[in-house]
Amino acid sequence: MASVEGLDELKRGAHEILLEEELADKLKLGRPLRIKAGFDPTAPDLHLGHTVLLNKLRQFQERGHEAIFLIGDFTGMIGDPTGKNVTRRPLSRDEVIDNARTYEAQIYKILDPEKTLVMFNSSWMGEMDAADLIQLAAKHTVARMLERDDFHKRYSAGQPIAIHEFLYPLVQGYDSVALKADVELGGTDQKFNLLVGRELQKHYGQPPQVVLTMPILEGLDGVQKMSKSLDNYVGITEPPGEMFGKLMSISDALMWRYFELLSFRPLEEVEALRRQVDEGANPRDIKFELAGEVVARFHSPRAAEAAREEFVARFQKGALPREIPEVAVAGEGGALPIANLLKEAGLARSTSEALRLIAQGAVRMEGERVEDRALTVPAGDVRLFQVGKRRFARVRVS
RNA sequence: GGAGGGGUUCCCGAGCGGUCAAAGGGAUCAGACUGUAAAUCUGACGGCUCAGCCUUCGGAGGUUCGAAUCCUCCCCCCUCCA
Repeated sequence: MASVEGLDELKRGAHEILLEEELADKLKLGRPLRIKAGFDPTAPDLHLGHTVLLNKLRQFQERGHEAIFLIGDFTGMIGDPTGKNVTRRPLSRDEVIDNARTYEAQIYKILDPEKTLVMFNSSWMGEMDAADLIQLAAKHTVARMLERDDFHKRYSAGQPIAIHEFLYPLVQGYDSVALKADVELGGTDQKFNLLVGRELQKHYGQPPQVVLTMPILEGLDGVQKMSKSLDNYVGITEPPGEMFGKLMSISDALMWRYFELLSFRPLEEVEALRRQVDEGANPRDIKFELAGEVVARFHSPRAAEAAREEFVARFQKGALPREIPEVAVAGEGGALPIANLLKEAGLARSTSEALRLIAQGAVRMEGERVEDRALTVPAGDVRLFQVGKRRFARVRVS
């Protein structure tokens, strides 16, 4: 098995491969394999967590295989079962296309457009009539469905499961049939659905797909999964400085996780970096490498270099950021109390918060800590303000 | 259709007539420490014309000197029975 070239890199970071022997065999077929990965049609704003799967797709592409980027616009109506028994409004044609474009604008930072097929499962599911759907539903049993962990839990806890929720795994599985997928990638939470794909393929006389699950990437906090709602994410369209800074703020332990799942460096190289740290190198410097690589991928090597220089200047040498936004604030014709100024300039959410920040010593004007909450700034003045470590603005009172 | 449980500040979750802008935890923000690490410690955490005032506890009324807490009606969520 180890004789199959590149298998080790393909296994990198993977949570589980079912079945590894089958993957090895398929790789030996000598033809490009069809690698499927499904995506939600509604969330085209990608962050690094989403790229874990894309990176794996890319690895397959690099070995000559074909990536199928499947947009689940039909399954989107069902919504992957979460216990909320609602059916979602189907997205309009235009919305789907819009979202697909947004996806494409982002995923080709990672994937090779030449070897990527973007598809929509509505294109075959939309053709099905009720009879077809019944045929499909006949291919699986309730008992098998209830094996799915969350169904099982809900069922035994006496919580409701709506019938349509059973359709989600079936449809997703049928997608594999329609696409003749050789391999399907998904998050660990997708395991059940991916396995249904295998079953259905067998029913339809196809060789079953190999299932490869990738772990869910931890967010910047290192504990919870990376997600926008938890605000522990790095968006792939964020500006270079933002991206760089966020990556530098992760813990040393998490850094290795990110290297494994986000870096394109070969495993041996990552191992070498790890040895350097073991031998006394400052982990911060290694983290620079990670942050630089990621910024370069989504922006450019030049942007990465600039972000790094800026970071060093600001946080190691205490310089001001290179670009400080200028904000004009209406002074009502007279002197403006500082709390109002901070609120109006967007440096604080409310005057109450501004006053709190002053009390906590977080506010600096022209480099000097502001102690007096009653301080006013006369109309016509321009002053440099800093709130906390990161918020800066040059504020003009008009 | 019937029975029961529940809706509290960003989230979870206490409170059950005054001492409640509302315990505790999480998230967040700030300060200290530092590698802007992480961890830790300290503090803050509705709004405002800020030592005072105003608006919050699903919604609308009511009782009371006083209500998140009691009453009435309504809305929403959940479970069980049919």
